[in-house]
Amino acid sequence: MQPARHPPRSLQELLDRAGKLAGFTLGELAALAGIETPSNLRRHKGWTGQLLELWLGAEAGSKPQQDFPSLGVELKTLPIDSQGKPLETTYVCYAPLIGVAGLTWQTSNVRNKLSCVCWVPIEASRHIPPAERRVASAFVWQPSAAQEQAMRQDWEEIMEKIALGEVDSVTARHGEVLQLRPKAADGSALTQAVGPNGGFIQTRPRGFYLKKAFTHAILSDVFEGP
DNA sequence: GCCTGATCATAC
DNA sequence: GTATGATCAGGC
Repeated sequence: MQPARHPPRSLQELLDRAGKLAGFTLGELAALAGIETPSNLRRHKGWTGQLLELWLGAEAGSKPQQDFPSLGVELKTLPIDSQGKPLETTYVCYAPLIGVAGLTWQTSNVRNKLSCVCWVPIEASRHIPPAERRVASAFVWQPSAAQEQAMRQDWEEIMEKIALGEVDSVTARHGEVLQLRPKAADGSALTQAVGPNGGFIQTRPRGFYLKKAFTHAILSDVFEGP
C-alpha cells in the first residue's frame, strides 16, 4: 500500500483506490505515506483533506476547479460521527462578490464543483484523536434533479442579494441546502463587493458551504437506500 | 448540543 | 488578496 503516483485514469480507478482505504485510520495512512499525524487539527485544519488527496492522486494546488479535472470529479472528505451524521458543513468554493451580473447557475463554480463528487466519509468525532480517525466507504455522487434544483434556488437567491449590493445582509441562515459564510484567514481580511447603491464596499470574503442536513441526506441515500 | 461566524495552514 | 484544504469555539 502506498499513495497514488499519478491521477486516476478513470472513475473506476478512483473508486478502486478509495475503496482500498476504507477501514484504515488516518494515522495508518499517514505512516504509510511517510508523513506525520498532528495530535490535533487546530493548526492543521486541512490535513485530512490533503492526506486523502495524496492517497487518491488528486492534483495538488489551489485551483478553482475540480480535484480530478480529467474525470470531472471533485474530492471531498466528510467528517461524520459514529452514526454517520456529518459533523461539519462542507466548503464548496469562494463566492464572487463583484462582477456578478450575468452569472448563471449553469456556469457557476458551485454547480461545476458539485456536478460530480467523490465523497470520503471519515469517522471523526472530536474525542477521537486524528491518528485514530477511520476512513469509511467512499462513493461517487451526482446530484439528483431535486437536489440540483434545491442548490440552484439557494444559489440564485444568494447571488441576487450579492448583485443587489446586499451581501452584508446575507447570513448563514439563508438557503435551505447551501449557505454563504465568511471565508478568510481572519476578521481583518477584506475584499471588494457590490454596495447598496451600486458602488463598491469592503466586506469579509465569503464562501459557499453545503449544510449538514444536505450532506446527511446524500449519505442516507447511499447507505440506507433512496 | 448545534450553528454561525471566526479562524488556521499553505501556494501563488 | 484569492483560493485551496477545512475545523474551531463561543453564543445561542
